[in-house]
Amino acid sequence: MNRQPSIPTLEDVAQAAGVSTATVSRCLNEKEKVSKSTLSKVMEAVENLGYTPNFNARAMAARRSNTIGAIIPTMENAIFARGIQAFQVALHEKGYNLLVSSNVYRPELETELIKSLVSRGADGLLLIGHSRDSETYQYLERRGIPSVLAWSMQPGQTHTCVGFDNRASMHPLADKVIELGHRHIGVISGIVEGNDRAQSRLEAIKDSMTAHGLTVDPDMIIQTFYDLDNGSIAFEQLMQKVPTPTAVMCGNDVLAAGAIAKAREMGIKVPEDVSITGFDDIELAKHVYPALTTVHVPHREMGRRAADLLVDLIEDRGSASIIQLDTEVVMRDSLSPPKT
Amino acid sequence: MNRQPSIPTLEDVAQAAGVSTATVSRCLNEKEKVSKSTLSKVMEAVENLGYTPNFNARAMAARRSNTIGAIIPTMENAIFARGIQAFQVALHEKGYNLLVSSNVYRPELETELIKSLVSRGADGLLLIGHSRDSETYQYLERRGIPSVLAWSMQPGQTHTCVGFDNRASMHPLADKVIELGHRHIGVISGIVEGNDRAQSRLEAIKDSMTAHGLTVDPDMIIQTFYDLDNGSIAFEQLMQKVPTPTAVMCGNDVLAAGAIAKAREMGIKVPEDVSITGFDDIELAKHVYPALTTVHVPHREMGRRAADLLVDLIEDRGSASIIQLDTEVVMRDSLSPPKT
DNA sequence: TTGTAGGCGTTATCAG
DNA sequence: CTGATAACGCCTACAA
Repeated sequence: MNRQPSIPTLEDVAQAAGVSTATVSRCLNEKEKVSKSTLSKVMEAVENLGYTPNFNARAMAARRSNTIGAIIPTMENAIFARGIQAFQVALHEKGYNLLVSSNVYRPELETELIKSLVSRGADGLLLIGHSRDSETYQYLERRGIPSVLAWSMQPGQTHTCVGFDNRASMHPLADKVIELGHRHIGVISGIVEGNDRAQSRLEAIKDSMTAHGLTVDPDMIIQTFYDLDNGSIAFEQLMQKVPTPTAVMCGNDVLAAGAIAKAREMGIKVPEDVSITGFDDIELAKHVYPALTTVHVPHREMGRRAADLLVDLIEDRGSASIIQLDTEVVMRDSLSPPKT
Repeated sequence: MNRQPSIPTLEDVAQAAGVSTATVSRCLNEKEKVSKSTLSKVMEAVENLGYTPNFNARAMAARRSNTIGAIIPTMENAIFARGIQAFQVALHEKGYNLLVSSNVYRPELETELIKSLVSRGADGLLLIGHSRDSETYQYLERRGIPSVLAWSMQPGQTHTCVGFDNRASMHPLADKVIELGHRHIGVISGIVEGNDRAQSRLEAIKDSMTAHGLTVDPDMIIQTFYDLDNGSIAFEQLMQKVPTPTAVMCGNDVLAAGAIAKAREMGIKVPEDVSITGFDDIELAKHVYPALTTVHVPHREMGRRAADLLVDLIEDRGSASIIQLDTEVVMRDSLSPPKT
C-alpha cells in the first residue's frame, strides 16, 4: 500500500516490452526504423502502462522542443485572437506546439517573457511589431533562436516579418474622413510608446491632416490603453473640446466600440452628429451599432504566413523574408459626411 | 570565426566565478546558504555571461517546474479573461508561472492537452467545470498532479474546486423574467454536451419555467457555440417561431450581444419588443445597447481563490476544499415586462 | 560554507 | 534492426 504514484518512463516501457530504451525511443519517433513486430510489441506496452513521454527530458536530449513561443500584448480582447489562432493551427500541422504569453501591453516585460520562453526551449518566437531594443535581438541571435515579427512592417527594416504597413493602412481611411468634409477630427490612439503599430496609425492620421491643410491640435489626440472603457472615457473627453470634433478616429476597433457606446449614452448620434472609425475589423466591428467603418487586416493569413516563415527558419530552409500584406478600408455605417 | 552560438550553462558560470556548479545553483535558488562574497562573485559572472537557467534541465533535476497549467475552452472571447488574469497574477506572487491552453470548446481535446501540460512538468492544473470522464481524473491522480476545478460547482461533487452553482445562479434571473410576465421564452444556450456550465444554466431556465407552470417547448431552445455571430443567427431563428418569444435568455453575454445586434438589424426593439438576458457580466455587457441584464460572476475572486487552493495542494498544505462563490443578478436595460 | 558525484528521462552515436 | 552508452543542464544529498 501507499504505493507512490509512479510515472512510467521509457525504461519501464522497455522492460515491459523486453527491448532497450533506444528501441522504444525509435518506436516513438522514427517508426520506420523499426521492425513491425517490435513496434506493435512496444506500442502495446506503451498503452498498458499509460506512458507519456517526458517533454523536458526529450527537449533536453534532442536539443529541440518542437515548441514555438509567441508573445502578444494582450489576450484580454479579440485583437490578436484570429491571427494567433491561425498561427497555431498552421504550426500544429507542421508538428509544432505553441506557447503564448502576454505582456499586458507593458513592453518592459517582453524581454523577461522572451527569456522565459527561450529557457523553456522554444525553437522559435513570434513577436508583435518592431519596437524593442537591439539587445533583445542580439540575445536571440546569440542563441540562434529564429524569430518573426508580425502585425507590423516598416519600410527599411530587415528582420524577417509578415505584416502590413500600419501607416499606409490608416492613411486611406484618414483621407476618406477628410475628403468627406470633416475638419475637426478627434483621435483616440493606443499608447504610442513602445508600440510601433499605434504610433504608425497615429502618424498616418496626422500626416493626412497636414497634407490636406488641416492643423493637428495635440489637444484633440488622446492616448490610452486598448479597452472598451478607455474608449468610452476618451470619447467623452473629446466631445467636450471646442470646437467639437465631427469625427473621431480610433486606433482600433475596441476603442471605437467603447466610443460608440458612450456616444449613445450621451445622446450623440453616430454618424449624424459624429463619425467614428476603428481599425482591425475584429468580429465585434460589424456587431456594434452603427456597424463600424474600419480597416480590415488579414489576420488569418498573417498567422498562417508567420508559421510558414518561422518553421522554415527553424528547419533551415529559406532565409530572412519580408512579407507585406494588404489591408483594406471597409466602409460600414459609422462614417458619413459631417452635418453641415 | 563561425563560433557557434554558445549558450552559457551553469558550468560556464561556475568556471567564470571560480566555484563549483553546486555553489552557483545555490546562489540562484537558495541564496541564504551562501556567503555574501561568493554570491556577489557568482552573480557578476551570471550577468557577464548573460546566463539564463535552462528550464527543462531544472524541472527535470528538481522534479518540479513551478509551473501550473490551465485549460480553458476558448481564448477567443473575454469570458475567461478576467478570471484567468487574476489567477495568473496570484500565481506569480507565489512564485509560479502559468501555461494556458485552450481546447476551442472541443472537450475531446482536453485529455490531450492535459497530457501535454503534464508531460511538460506542470505541478498542478486548473480545469474548467466538471464534465470529463473519470479516466482523466485517474490519470492525474496516478501521477500525483493536483488540480482544481473552476467556473462551476455541483452539489455533491468532491473534487477541490472554486466556483459558483450555475444552476442556482441562473434561477433567479429566469424567475425574474417569468415574474415580469413573460410567457413565451426563447433560449439561446451554449452546447450542452461536455459542458456542465451550459447544461446547468439551461436546466435552471427549464426548471423555472415548469415551476411557474409554463411548458417548455424544445423548439424554442437553440444550442450553439459561444460567439457573436451564432448569437445573431440563433436569435433570428427564434424570432421566426410562433408564437414569437417576448424574451430570449442567453447562455452567456457574448451570445446575448449577438442577439441584441441582430435585433436592431431586424428592427426589433429591445426590450420593448423582446427582452434579452445574458450571463457572466463581462465588460461588453454594459457597453452594448441596451445595457445587458445579466448574472454577475466574481471572476477575479474565483481566479485568486483557485490559485490559493492549487498552490496549497501542490505544497502539501490543506486538502480538498470546495469553495462556493455567490453570483448576483444585475438588472440593466435589456429586460422589461412584455408588451401587453 | 563549499565541493563531489549521482541521477532526472530522452535522444543520438556507434557498434553489433 | 537493435542495444549499449554517452551526453543534455541542473539539483541535491552527502562529504569535506
